[in-house]
Amino acid sequence: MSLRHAVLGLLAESPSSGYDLLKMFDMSLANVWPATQSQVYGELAKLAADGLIQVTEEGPRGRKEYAITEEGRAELRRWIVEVEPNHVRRSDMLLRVFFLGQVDPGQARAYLRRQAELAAAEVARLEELARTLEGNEDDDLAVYGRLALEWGLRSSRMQREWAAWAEEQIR
Amino acid sequence: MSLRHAVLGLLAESPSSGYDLLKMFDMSLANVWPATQSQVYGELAKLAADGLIQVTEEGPRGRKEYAITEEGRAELRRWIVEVEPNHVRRSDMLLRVFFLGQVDPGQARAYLRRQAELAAAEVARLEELARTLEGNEDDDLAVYGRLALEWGLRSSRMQREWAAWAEEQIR
DNA sequence: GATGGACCTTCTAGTTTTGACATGTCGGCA
DNA sequence: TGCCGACATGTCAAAACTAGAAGGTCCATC
Repeated sequence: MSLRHAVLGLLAESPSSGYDLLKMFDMSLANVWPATQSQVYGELAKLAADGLIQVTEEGPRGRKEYAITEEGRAELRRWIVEVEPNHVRRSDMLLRVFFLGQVDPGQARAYLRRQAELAAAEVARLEELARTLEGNEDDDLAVYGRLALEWGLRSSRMQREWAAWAEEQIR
Repeated sequence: MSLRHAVLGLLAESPSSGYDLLKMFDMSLANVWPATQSQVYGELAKLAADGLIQVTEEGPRGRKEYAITEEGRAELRRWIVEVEPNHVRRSDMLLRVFFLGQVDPGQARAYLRRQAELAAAEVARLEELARTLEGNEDDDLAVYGRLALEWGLRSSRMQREWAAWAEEQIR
C-alpha cells in the first residue's frame, strides 16, 4: 500500500495534478518508489473515492488539481509513525552472486568488477545531484530528501567497496 | 524474470523437489529473493514446459525431483554474465523519510532512532548467522552465499550509522 | 494400531506492478 | 495560420507477487 502513501505525501506538500505528480515521482522519488502513469492516475481516483484527497480545481486540458484532505493527512501521519516499514528487499544483483559458482572464476570476477564500476558511477551521479540541490532547502521535501540522498550515497559507496572486496575473495 | 533464475540456480547446485526448494528459499535466499509456495510450484511447471529443467525421479507422496538440463544451465549462465542487474530498489523506509516533515520533529527523530535500532538488530542477527555458517564452506552456494551475507552485514551497519546521523540532522 | 508431524503438491483469488496504447488540448513561434 | 512539443487523462492486458485453502501420504513412536 505504499504507492498510496507516496501520492498522499506528495499532495501533502502541495496540491498537484496527476501529471505534476508523475514529474515529481520521476525527479525526487525515482530512487525510492518509482511509479508509472497508470498507477498514479489509478491511485488518484481511488484516493478521491476514499475521501483522502479531493479535486480543488479544474484547469485547461482537463487538468484536475487534487489536494489532500484532513482525513488524508491523518492517514499519512498514521502510516509514517505507526506502520512498520517492511524491510524485505529483493536484489537480483545479489541473487547472481549466490550462483557465481556456475560460471568460471574470471567471469565471476568480471561480474563483481562491473558492479563496483556501476556503484562508482552511481556515487558520482548522486554527488553531482547533491551539488545541484545545494542551498535549495526551502521546502520539507528538499530537507528530508537530502537525508534520503545521503542514504543513497552511503549505500553506493558501500556497494562499491563491497564489490571490490568480493572480487578479491575469488581466487 | 528473476524468480525463474533463482529456481534454476538452486537446481544447478543439486536436483530437488519443490518442497526442498521452498526450504532453500527460506533458508538461504530469504534475504535476497523470497518466494512463496505458489510461485515456486508454478515456476517449476513453466521451467519444465520450456525444457530448462526435467523431472528425474518420482518419489513417495507424489514427490517430483527436478534437475536442470543443459539448456537450463546455459540459460542460467547467460543470465548471470549477460543480463544487467536492475538496480531499482523500492524502500518504504526511505519513502517515509521524504515525508517526515508531516509529523513533528520528535516523532521524526523517534522514527529514525527506531530504524537505527532495527538495523542494529539486523547486524546482530547476521553476525550470529555468520558464526553459524563458519567452517561450512563445502559447496559453492555456501562460499558465494558468504559474499552475499557480507553485503547484508555492511548494508545493515551503513543503515545503522546513517539513521543515527540523520537523527542528528533534525533540530 | 492409531495418531501427529513432517512431507508434498495443486489450485484459486486477490493485489501490485509493468508497459503499451489511445485520445485529446493548449500555447508559442515560424 | 499551421504545427509541434508539452500538457493531460484514461484504459487495457499481462506478469509477478501474496496469501491461503484443500487434499493427500509416509513414518516414527506411543
